[in-house]
Amino acid sequence: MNDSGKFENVFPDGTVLGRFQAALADWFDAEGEDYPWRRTRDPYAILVSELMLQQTQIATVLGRGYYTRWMKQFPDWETLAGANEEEILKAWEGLGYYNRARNLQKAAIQVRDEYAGECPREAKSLEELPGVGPYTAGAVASFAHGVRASIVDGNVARVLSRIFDFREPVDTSTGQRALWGWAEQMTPEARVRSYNSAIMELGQRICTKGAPSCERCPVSDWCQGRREGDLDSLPMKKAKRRITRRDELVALLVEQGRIFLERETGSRRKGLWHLPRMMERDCNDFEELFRFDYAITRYCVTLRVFLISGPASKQMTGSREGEWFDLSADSALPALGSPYRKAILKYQNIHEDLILRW
DNA sequence: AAGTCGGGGAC
DNA sequence: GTCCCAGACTT
Repeated sequence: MNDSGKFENVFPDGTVLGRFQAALADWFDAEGEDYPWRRTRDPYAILVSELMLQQTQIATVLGRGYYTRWMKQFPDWETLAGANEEEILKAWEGLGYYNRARNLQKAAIQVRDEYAGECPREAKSLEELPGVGPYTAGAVASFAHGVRASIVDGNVARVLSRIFDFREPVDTSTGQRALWGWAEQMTPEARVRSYNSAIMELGQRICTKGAPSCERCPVSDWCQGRREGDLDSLPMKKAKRRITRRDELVALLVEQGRIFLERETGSRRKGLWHLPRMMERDCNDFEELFRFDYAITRYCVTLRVFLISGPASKQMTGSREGEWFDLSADSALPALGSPYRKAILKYQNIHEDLILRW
Protein backbone atom coordinates (compact mmCIF):
# COMPACT_ATOMS: atom_id res chain seq x y z
CA MET A 1 0.00 0.00 0.00
CA ASN A 2 1.41 3.40 0.90
CA ASP A 3 2.78 5.01 4.03
CA SER A 4 0.65 2.93 6.39
CA GLY A 5 2.71 -0.15 5.61
CA LYS A 6 -0.22 -2.38 6.39
CA PHE A 7 -0.35 -3.80 2.92
CA GLU A 8 3.24 -4.98 3.17
CA ASN A 9 2.53 -6.23 6.63
CA VAL A 10 -0.17 -8.60 5.51
CA PHE A 11 1.16 -9.32 2.06
CA PRO A 12 4.93 -9.21 2.49
CA ASP A 13 5.63 -10.55 -0.99
CA GLY A 14 3.91 -10.68 -4.33
CA THR A 15 3.02 -14.34 -4.14
CA VAL A 16 0.92 -13.98 -1.03
CA LEU A 17 -1.55 -11.70 -2.72
CA GLY A 18 -1.97 -14.34 -5.39
CA ARG A 19 -2.68 -16.94 -2.76
CA PHE A 20 -5.12 -14.64 -1.01
CA GLN A 21 -7.01 -14.06 -4.25
CA ALA A 22 -7.06 -17.76 -5.04
CA ALA A 23 -8.24 -18.69 -1.56
CA LEU A 24 -11.20 -16.35 -1.89
CA ALA A 25 -12.09 -17.36 -5.44
CA ASP A 26 -11.78 -21.06 -4.60
CA TRP A 27 -14.01 -20.62 -1.60
CA PHE A 28 -16.68 -18.94 -3.70
CA ASP A 29 -16.48 -21.51 -6.49
CA ALA A 30 -16.94 -24.28 -3.91
CA GLU A 31 -19.64 -22.82 -1.68
CA GLY A 32 -20.99 -19.58 -3.11
CA GLU A 33 -24.73 -19.13 -3.06
CA ASP A 34 -26.79 -19.60 -6.19
CA TYR A 35 -28.79 -16.49 -7.07
CA PRO A 36 -30.73 -15.78 -10.28
CA TRP A 37 -28.39 -12.92 -11.22
CA ARG A 38 -25.44 -15.28 -10.94
CA ARG A 39 -26.93 -17.61 -13.54
CA THR A 40 -26.71 -14.98 -16.25
CA ARG A 41 -24.22 -12.66 -17.87
CA ASP A 42 -26.89 -10.45 -19.34
CA PRO A 43 -25.81 -6.94 -18.30
CA TYR A 44 -29.44 -5.82 -18.11
CA ALA A 45 -30.40 -8.62 -15.72
CA ILE A 46 -27.34 -7.87 -13.62
CA LEU A 47 -27.94 -4.12 -13.54
CA VAL A 48 -31.51 -4.74 -12.39
CA SER A 49 -30.26 -6.89 -9.52
CA GLU A 50 -27.62 -4.34 -8.52
CA LEU A 51 -30.06 -1.46 -8.39
CA MET A 52 -32.60 -3.46 -6.43
CA LEU A 53 -29.91 -4.57 -4.01
CA GLN A 54 -28.60 -1.07 -3.24
CA GLN A 55 -29.13 -0.72 0.51
CA THR A 56 -31.51 -3.65 0.34
CA GLN A 57 -31.01 -7.18 1.58
CA ILE A 58 -31.07 -10.17 -0.73
CA ALA A 59 -33.86 -11.73 1.32
CA THR A 60 -36.11 -8.78 0.54
CA VAL A 61 -35.40 -8.67 -3.19
CA LEU A 62 -35.65 -12.42 -3.63
CA GLY A 63 -38.05 -13.54 -0.91
CA ARG A 64 -40.73 -11.05 -1.77
CA GLY A 65 -40.43 -11.73 -5.48
CA TYR A 66 -39.37 -8.32 -6.74
CA TYR A 67 -36.57 -9.51 -8.99
CA THR A 68 -38.45 -12.37 -10.60
CA ARG A 69 -41.55 -10.25 -11.19
CA TRP A 70 -39.51 -7.39 -12.63
CA MET A 71 -37.60 -9.59 -15.05
CA LYS A 72 -40.83 -11.15 -16.23
CA GLN A 73 -42.54 -7.80 -16.67
CA PHE A 74 -39.52 -5.92 -18.06
CA PRO A 75 -37.25 -8.62 -19.55
CA ASP A 76 -34.86 -6.34 -21.48
CA TRP A 77 -33.66 -2.77 -22.08
CA GLU A 78 -36.22 -2.23 -24.81
CA THR A 79 -39.23 -3.23 -22.73
CA LEU A 80 -38.21 -1.17 -19.74
CA ALA A 81 -37.34 1.84 -21.89
CA GLY A 82 -40.84 1.79 -23.34
CA ALA A 83 -42.73 1.31 -20.06
CA ASN A 84 -44.57 4.09 -18.26
CA GLU A 85 -43.74 5.40 -14.81
CA GLU A 86 -46.96 4.18 -13.22
CA GLU A 87 -46.26 0.52 -13.90
CA ILE A 88 -42.60 0.88 -13.00
CA LEU A 89 -43.44 2.31 -9.59
CA LYS A 90 -46.13 -0.29 -9.05
CA ALA A 91 -43.55 -3.02 -9.67
CA TRP A 92 -41.13 -1.30 -7.26
CA GLU A 93 -43.81 -0.61 -4.62
CA GLY A 94 -42.52 -1.41 -1.13
CA LEU A 95 -38.84 -1.64 -2.10
CA GLY A 96 -38.10 1.98 -1.20
CA TYR A 97 -35.65 4.46 -2.73
CA TYR A 98 -37.97 4.96 -5.66
CA ASN A 99 -35.49 7.01 -7.65
CA ARG A 100 -33.67 3.74 -8.23
CA ALA A 101 -36.61 2.58 -10.34
CA ARG A 102 -36.74 5.80 -12.33
CA ASN A 103 -32.97 5.73 -12.81
CA LEU A 104 -33.14 2.15 -14.01
CA GLN A 105 -35.53 3.20 -16.74
CA LYS A 106 -33.42 6.21 -17.65
CA ALA A 107 -30.45 3.88 -17.91
CA ALA A 108 -32.42 1.58 -20.21
CA ILE A 109 -33.37 4.52 -22.41
CA GLN A 110 -29.75 5.65 -22.49
CA VAL A 111 -28.47 2.20 -23.44
CA ARG A 112 -31.08 1.98 -26.17
CA ASP A 113 -30.58 5.46 -27.60
CA GLU A 114 -26.93 6.29 -26.97
CA TYR A 115 -25.29 2.86 -26.99
CA ALA A 116 -27.43 1.19 -29.64
CA GLY A 117 -28.65 -1.36 -27.12
CA GLU A 118 -25.13 -2.48 -26.19
CA CYS A 119 -24.32 -2.00 -22.52
CA PRO A 120 -20.95 -0.31 -21.87
CA ARG A 121 -18.21 -2.67 -20.71
CA GLU A 122 -15.82 -0.54 -18.69
CA ALA A 123 -16.67 0.68 -15.20
CA LYS A 124 -15.86 4.28 -16.11
CA SER A 125 -18.42 4.23 -18.94
CA LEU A 126 -21.00 2.47 -16.83
CA GLU A 127 -20.79 5.26 -14.28
CA GLU A 128 -22.31 7.56 -16.89
CA LEU A 129 -25.60 5.73 -16.48
CA PRO A 130 -28.05 7.29 -14.01
CA GLY A 131 -28.16 5.50 -10.66
CA VAL A 132 -24.84 3.79 -11.35
CA GLY A 133 -22.06 4.84 -8.98
CA PRO A 134 -18.60 3.37 -8.40
CA TYR A 135 -19.83 0.21 -6.72
CA THR A 136 -22.55 -0.65 -9.25
CA ALA A 137 -20.28 0.17 -12.18
CA GLY A 138 -17.64 -2.23 -10.88
CA ALA A 139 -20.24 -4.89 -10.21
CA VAL A 140 -21.73 -4.80 -13.71
CA ALA A 141 -18.33 -4.59 -15.41
CA SER A 142 -17.03 -7.61 -13.54
CA PHE A 143 -20.13 -9.78 -13.18
CA ALA A 144 -21.62 -9.20 -16.61
CA HIS A 145 -18.55 -8.61 -18.77
CA GLY A 146 -15.79 -10.27 -16.78
CA VAL A 147 -13.82 -7.04 -16.96
CA ARG A 148 -11.33 -6.40 -14.17
CA ALA A 149 -13.02 -3.84 -11.92
CA SER A 150 -13.08 -3.31 -8.17
CA ILE A 151 -16.04 -3.06 -5.86
CA VAL A 152 -16.45 -1.65 -2.37
CA ASP A 153 -19.83 -2.02 -0.73
CA GLY A 154 -20.75 -2.38 2.94
CA ASN A 155 -19.59 -5.99 2.99
CA VAL A 156 -16.25 -5.34 1.32
CA ALA A 157 -15.66 -2.37 3.60
CA ARG A 158 -16.12 -4.60 6.62
CA VAL A 159 -13.84 -7.32 5.26
CA LEU A 160 -11.04 -4.96 4.22
CA SER A 161 -11.15 -2.90 7.40
CA ARG A 162 -10.63 -6.13 9.33
CA ILE A 163 -8.00 -7.60 7.02
CA PHE A 164 -5.94 -4.42 7.43
CA ASP A 165 -7.05 -3.61 10.98
CA PHE A 166 -8.07 -0.22 9.64
CA ARG A 167 -8.88 1.83 12.73
CA GLU A 168 -10.24 4.93 11.04
CA PRO A 169 -13.83 5.72 10.09
CA VAL A 170 -14.80 4.18 6.75
CA ASP A 171 -17.73 6.53 6.13
CA THR A 172 -15.52 9.50 5.20
CA SER A 173 -13.83 10.45 1.95
CA THR A 174 -10.40 9.51 3.29
CA GLY A 175 -11.71 6.22 4.62
CA GLN A 176 -13.32 5.43 1.30
CA ARG A 177 -10.15 6.35 -0.57
CA ALA A 178 -8.17 3.91 1.55
CA LEU A 179 -10.66 1.10 0.98
CA TRP A 180 -10.88 1.67 -2.77
CA GLY A 181 -7.11 1.85 -2.96
CA TRP A 182 -6.76 -1.53 -1.32
CA ALA A 183 -9.59 -3.00 -3.38
CA GLU A 184 -7.98 -1.89 -6.63
CA GLN A 185 -4.64 -3.39 -5.73
CA MET A 186 -6.13 -6.65 -4.63
CA THR A 187 -8.56 -7.31 -7.48
CA PRO A 188 -7.16 -10.03 -9.75
CA GLU A 189 -7.14 -9.95 -13.53
CA ALA A 190 -8.33 -13.53 -13.84
CA ARG A 191 -11.38 -14.97 -12.04
CA VAL A 192 -12.67 -11.49 -11.27
CA ARG A 193 -16.26 -12.73 -11.08
CA SER A 194 -15.42 -15.30 -8.44
CA TYR A 195 -13.15 -12.97 -6.53
CA ASN A 196 -15.60 -10.07 -6.39
CA SER A 197 -18.51 -12.34 -5.54
CA ALA A 198 -16.38 -13.97 -2.87
CA ILE A 199 -15.28 -10.89 -1.00
CA MET A 200 -18.85 -9.61 -0.86
CA GLU A 201 -20.33 -12.91 0.18
CA LEU A 202 -17.62 -13.34 2.75
CA GLY A 203 -18.78 -10.13 4.39
CA GLN A 204 -22.38 -11.21 4.17
CA ARG A 205 -22.07 -14.75 5.55
CA ILE A 206 -18.74 -15.14 7.38
CA CYS A 207 -17.21 -11.78 8.23
CA THR A 208 -20.47 -10.57 9.74
CA LYS A 209 -21.01 -7.56 11.91
CA GLY A 210 -21.75 -9.55 15.04
CA ALA A 211 -19.96 -12.80 15.86
CA PRO A 212 -17.89 -13.32 12.72
CA SER A 213 -17.12 -16.96 11.92
CA CYS A 214 -13.35 -16.70 11.58
CA GLU A 215 -12.96 -20.47 11.90
CA ARG A 216 -14.78 -20.84 8.58
CA CYS A 217 -13.03 -17.94 6.88
CA PRO A 218 -10.82 -18.90 3.92
CA VAL A 219 -8.53 -15.88 4.43
CA SER A 220 -8.29 -15.69 8.22
CA ASP A 221 -4.53 -16.33 7.96
CA TRP A 222 -4.14 -12.93 6.32
CA CYS A 223 -6.40 -11.06 8.75
CA GLN A 224 -4.53 -8.40 10.70
CA GLY A 225 -7.64 -7.48 12.68
CA ARG A 226 -8.06 -11.01 13.91
CA ARG A 227 -4.47 -11.09 15.07
CA GLU A 228 -5.08 -7.87 16.98
CA GLY A 229 -8.11 -9.49 18.52
CA ASP A 230 -10.78 -6.78 18.27
CA LEU A 231 -12.88 -7.51 15.22
CA ASP A 232 -16.15 -6.41 16.75
CA SER A 233 -15.18 -2.75 16.71
CA LEU A 234 -14.45 -2.85 12.96
CA PRO A 235 -15.29 -1.17 10.73
CA MET A 236 -15.25 2.11 12.61
CA LYS A 237 -17.85 4.77 11.80
CA LYS A 238 -18.50 8.38 12.59
CA ALA A 239 -20.92 9.11 15.41
CA LYS A 240 -24.55 8.73 14.51
CA ARG A 241 -27.13 11.49 14.46
CA ARG A 242 -30.31 11.22 16.50
CA ILE A 243 -33.80 10.23 15.59
CA THR A 244 -36.48 12.92 15.39
CA ARG A 245 -40.04 12.14 16.36
CA ARG A 246 -42.97 13.38 14.32
CA ASP A 247 -46.73 13.09 14.00
CA GLU A 248 -48.45 12.57 10.69
CA LEU A 249 -52.22 12.98 10.53
CA VAL A 250 -54.07 11.35 7.67
CA ALA A 251 -57.68 10.95 6.62
CA LEU A 252 -59.42 7.75 5.67
CA LEU A 253 -62.11 8.72 3.20
CA VAL A 254 -64.08 5.71 2.10
CA GLU A 255 -67.39 5.76 0.26
CA GLN A 256 -69.13 2.91 -1.51
CA GLY A 257 -66.07 0.73 -1.60
CA ARG A 258 -63.80 3.43 -2.91
CA ILE A 259 -61.04 5.40 -1.25
CA PHE A 260 -59.73 8.89 -1.84
CA LEU A 261 -55.96 9.15 -2.35
CA GLU A 262 -53.49 11.87 -3.20
CA ARG A 263 -50.18 11.84 -5.05
CA GLU A 264 -46.92 12.64 -3.27
CA THR A 265 -45.63 16.02 -4.37
CA GLY A 266 -42.32 16.41 -2.51
CA SER A 267 -39.15 14.46 -3.03
CA ARG A 268 -40.01 11.70 -0.59
CA ARG A 269 -41.83 8.71 -2.11
CA LYS A 270 -42.23 10.86 -5.22
CA GLY A 271 -44.73 9.46 -7.66
CA LEU A 272 -46.39 7.21 -5.13
CA TRP A 273 -49.81 7.79 -3.55
CA HIS A 274 -50.79 8.41 0.06
CA LEU A 275 -53.73 9.03 2.38
CA PRO A 276 -54.75 12.73 2.46
CA ARG A 277 -52.86 14.63 5.15
CA MET A 278 -54.61 16.86 7.65
CA MET A 279 -53.81 19.72 10.01
CA GLU A 280 -53.99 19.23 13.74
CA ARG A 281 -56.92 21.64 14.10
CA ASP A 282 -58.94 19.82 11.46
CA CYS A 283 -58.85 16.54 13.34
CA ASN A 284 -60.67 17.55 16.49
CA ASP A 285 -64.13 16.62 15.26
CA PHE A 286 -63.22 13.17 14.05
CA GLU A 287 -62.56 9.77 15.47
CA GLU A 288 -59.00 8.53 15.50
CA LEU A 289 -59.39 4.98 14.24
CA PHE A 290 -55.90 3.83 15.14
CA ARG A 291 -52.25 4.86 15.12
CA PHE A 292 -48.88 3.20 14.66
CA ASP A 293 -45.22 4.19 14.31
CA TYR A 294 -43.01 3.78 11.29
CA ALA A 295 -39.41 4.74 10.61
CA ILE A 296 -38.18 6.67 7.60
CA THR A 297 -34.59 7.86 7.23
CA ARG A 298 -33.86 9.70 10.48
CA TYR A 299 -37.45 10.13 11.59
CA CYS A 300 -39.79 8.08 13.72
CA VAL A 301 -43.27 8.99 12.56
CA THR A 302 -46.51 8.33 14.41
CA LEU A 303 -49.17 7.86 11.78
CA ARG A 304 -52.58 8.80 13.18
CA VAL A 305 -55.50 7.74 11.05
CA PHE A 306 -58.85 9.55 11.22
CA LEU A 307 -62.09 8.33 9.75
CA ILE A 308 -63.77 11.18 7.91
CA SER A 309 -67.42 10.96 6.94
CA GLY A 310 -70.46 13.10 6.29
CA PRO A 311 -70.30 16.63 4.95
CA ALA A 312 -66.68 17.04 5.97
CA SER A 313 -65.77 14.30 3.56
CA LYS A 314 -67.33 16.17 0.65
CA GLN A 315 -65.65 19.36 1.69
CA MET A 316 -62.26 17.71 1.86
CA THR A 317 -62.42 15.87 -1.43
CA GLY A 318 -63.86 18.88 -3.16
CA SER A 319 -61.00 21.16 -2.24
CA ARG A 320 -58.13 18.77 -2.96
CA GLU A 321 -56.33 17.21 -5.86
CA GLY A 322 -56.87 13.52 -5.58
CA GLU A 323 -58.62 10.54 -7.04
CA TRP A 324 -60.97 7.77 -5.99
CA PHE A 325 -59.78 4.18 -6.23
CA ASP A 326 -61.63 0.92 -6.01
CA LEU A 327 -60.81 -0.79 -2.72
CA SER A 328 -61.95 -4.28 -3.69
CA ALA A 329 -58.79 -5.39 -5.50
CA ASP A 330 -55.19 -4.57 -4.75
CA SER A 331 -54.45 -4.32 -8.44
CA ALA A 332 -56.89 -1.43 -8.66
CA LEU A 333 -54.83 0.60 -6.21
CA PRO A 334 -51.86 2.65 -7.39
CA ALA A 335 -48.37 2.34 -5.88
CA LEU A 336 -48.62 3.36 -2.23
CA GLY A 337 -46.05 4.14 0.41
CA SER A 338 -45.84 1.18 2.77
CA PRO A 339 -47.32 2.89 5.85
CA TYR A 340 -50.42 3.93 3.91
CA ARG A 341 -50.87 0.48 2.46
CA LYS A 342 -50.59 -0.89 5.97
CA ALA A 343 -53.16 1.60 7.24
CA ILE A 344 -55.65 0.67 4.54
CA LEU A 345 -55.17 -3.02 5.28
CA LYS A 346 -55.71 -2.36 8.97
CA TYR A 347 -58.90 -0.47 8.21
CA GLN A 348 -60.21 -3.29 6.04
CA ASN A 349 -59.55 -5.80 8.81
CA ILE A 350 -61.44 -3.69 11.33
CA HIS A 351 -64.25 -3.33 8.85
CA GLU A 352 -64.48 -7.08 8.32
CA ASP A 353 -64.55 -7.70 12.05
CA LEU A 354 -67.52 -5.39 12.36
CA ILE A 355 -69.37 -7.21 9.62
CA LEU A 356 -68.64 -10.59 11.17
CA ARG A 357 -69.90 -9.46 14.52
CA TRP A 358 -73.29 -8.51 13.04
C1' DA B 1 -18.83 16.87 4.12
C1' DA B 2 -23.44 16.49 5.26
C1' DG B 3 -28.44 15.43 4.04
C1' DT B 4 -31.64 12.86 1.77
C1' DC B 5 -33.86 8.90 0.05
C1' DG B 6 -37.51 3.47 2.39
C1' DG B 7 -38.38 -0.28 4.23
C1' DG B 8 -37.33 -4.43 6.47
C1' DG B 9 -34.16 -8.04 8.57
C1' DA B 10 -31.44 -9.36 12.49
C1' DC B 11 -30.24 -8.71 17.09
C1' DG C 1 -34.71 0.28 20.53
C1' DT C 2 -30.05 -0.24 17.32
C1' DC C 3 -27.39 -1.19 13.25
C1' DC C 4 -27.21 -2.62 8.76
C1' DC C 5 -28.33 -3.63 4.12
C1' DA C 6 -24.71 -5.59 -3.35
C1' DG C 7 -25.19 3.16 -2.61
C1' DA C 8 -26.15 7.26 -5.30
C1' DC C 9 -27.32 11.87 -5.69
C1' DT C 10 -27.93 16.73 -4.20
C1' DT C 11 -26.61 20.59 -1.65
